[in-house]
Amino acid sequence: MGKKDISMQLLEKEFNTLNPEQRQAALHREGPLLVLAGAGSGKTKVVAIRIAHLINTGIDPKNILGLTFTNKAAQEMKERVNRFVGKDIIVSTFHSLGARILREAIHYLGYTPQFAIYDEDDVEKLLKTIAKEAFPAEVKFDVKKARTAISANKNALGQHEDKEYDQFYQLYIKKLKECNAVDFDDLLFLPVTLFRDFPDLLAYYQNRWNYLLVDEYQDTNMVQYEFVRLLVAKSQNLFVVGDPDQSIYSWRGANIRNILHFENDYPGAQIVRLEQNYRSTETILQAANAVIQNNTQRFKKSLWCSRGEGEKINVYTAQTERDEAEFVANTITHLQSVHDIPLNEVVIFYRTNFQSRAFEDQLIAKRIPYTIVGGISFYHRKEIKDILSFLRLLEHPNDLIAFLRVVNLPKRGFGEQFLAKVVGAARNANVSLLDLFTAPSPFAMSAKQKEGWQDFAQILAMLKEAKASKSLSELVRAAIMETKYLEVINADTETRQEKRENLAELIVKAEEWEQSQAAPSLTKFLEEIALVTSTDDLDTTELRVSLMTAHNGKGLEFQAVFLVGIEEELFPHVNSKKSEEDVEEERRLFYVGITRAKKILYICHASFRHLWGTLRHMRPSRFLYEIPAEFRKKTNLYSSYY
DNA sequence: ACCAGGCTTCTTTTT
DNA sequence: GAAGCCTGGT
Repeated sequence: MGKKDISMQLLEKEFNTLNPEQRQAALHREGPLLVLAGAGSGKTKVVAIRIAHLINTGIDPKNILGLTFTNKAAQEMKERVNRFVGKDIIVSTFHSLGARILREAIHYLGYTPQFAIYDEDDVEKLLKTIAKEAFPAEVKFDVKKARTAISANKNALGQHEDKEYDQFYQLYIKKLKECNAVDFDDLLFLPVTLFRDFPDLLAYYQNRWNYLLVDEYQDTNMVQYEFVRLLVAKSQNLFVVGDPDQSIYSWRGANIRNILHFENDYPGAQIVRLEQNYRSTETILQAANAVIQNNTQRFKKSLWCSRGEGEKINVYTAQTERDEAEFVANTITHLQSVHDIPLNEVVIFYRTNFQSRAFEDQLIAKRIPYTIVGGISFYHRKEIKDILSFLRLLEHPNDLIAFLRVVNLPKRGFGEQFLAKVVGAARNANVSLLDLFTAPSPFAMSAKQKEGWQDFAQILAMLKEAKASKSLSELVRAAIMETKYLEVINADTETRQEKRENLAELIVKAEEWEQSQAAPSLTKFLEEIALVTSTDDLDTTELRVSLMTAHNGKGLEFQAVFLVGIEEELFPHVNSKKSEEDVEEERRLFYVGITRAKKILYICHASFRHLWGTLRHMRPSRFLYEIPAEFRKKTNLYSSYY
């Protein structure tokens, strides 16, 4: 029996397990369809079977495009489809698809295809540079507010103009372009611009991908909505999956309207509701239903299941965050030994990243292996970004931010004023920042600066040569070993060991990546790094407890879930308490947390908590009391088990 | 230009 | 309670 027959059999077997609604969605072929998929209702399976079915009935896999928000979700969808039909479809995150389109077409807008992708760090630095240049020192300029305004404007396709920042916005766009760089928002904003301004280009992409599928549709913002609308305008073959109750990204511009008005936006659209939950116990599900019913702005929906009642939800009242963490660590050990729950089936969800610390301390003390998802990722570490900046500079000789990052490492006597002159000189001579160093300095310098100039010029020449003649991983190695960067690291006795290890790890990652690619290139490498998403490195097969924010938990499931810090001001967060709408979003987030649990759910809150360095009294969250008392019970590990 | 030491701000959530 | 920002002395 061939491989193909085996996957066909597998597909048929899986198809037979579907309930009627799931079947209806899985058999859908042409035209717009909205699947309202409640938590744990088997949507991934339905999506995969539907695509497999399309392929088996003659659609070329090349014409099918899946869009997700994280690389992990993309990978998972791709693998599932492959298992059924042995063929690969294109599944991509919105942002990497945007990057891909821009690599092919950004020259229409006057950039070169090697454009850099600036992360939040880079953007903030650029904004500060601009603010310094454009505004006199006495004008206090709030860079953060400007950043928010700019992002909101791009995400709303220019509809969200903020007069106060308009001039600044224009400057920012101009500067970015000078650097041949785009920000995250541009990865979608610019493709939409291209689609609108160049109908031929749009037509090309419409033909290339004429079966579109969008996951987590409730989290799409205006740009993403428009991007999708334009792509399917001709074929109308749009299959979207989402759950309004799990919409948790409105602060990033997500617009729940997109899912609520799907029928109006796509006339003749079919709607399928998946309300049977295959994940959680009845207790957990009823608790979740009860909580979410407190939201006024929602589609009525009620999940049901047949998994049995299960255990009650455990509520623990801790003294402090330390006590809370100790309780969780002890309970995890208990779950492992008494209930046979492996560590990779346990997760700790918190509202804000800083809360992870107390848990780390306790898990280390109890020798329980763990992984933190999100937080400061590997590629955002200072030493990693420094090295990557050397590489970026090779790729983008006018990348101002990368240049400013490395030009004075180690110290070469280049201060702020001096560097302003350097940047000006490059502009006047109409050469790139990088090329400026191929000639002697055009102005007077101190002895140290003279030496520094030559030194940096030599390093750049060496790296250029390495880029031309060596493999990517060798180039990374050269950027670390032959740029005097180690001097910078060695200066700090406290952290140098850790930093060296991280740099060694970077070389390994480059080697691995290089080997996984058919045609590795520096551009691609840098792009992939820029678009890493926080859940990407989550390896659920390793026996480790996961720690993450509730936001990062979406799409995942665990046998045992700890929802911690369930206190007023923290969850719901203070900043959201001003408006009822925002509280409703917090509630949805809480709902997402609850519905991740298959069997066991713990809810913890502390009576006192250290916040901003002071001890504060905390009251239990309203969300806790929204779970009917019959479903919860107080727990105290110390009295019951010791 | 650079450092040390004091001051403030910060903690939502992320592609 | 840390990281980043400013300031003043070298």
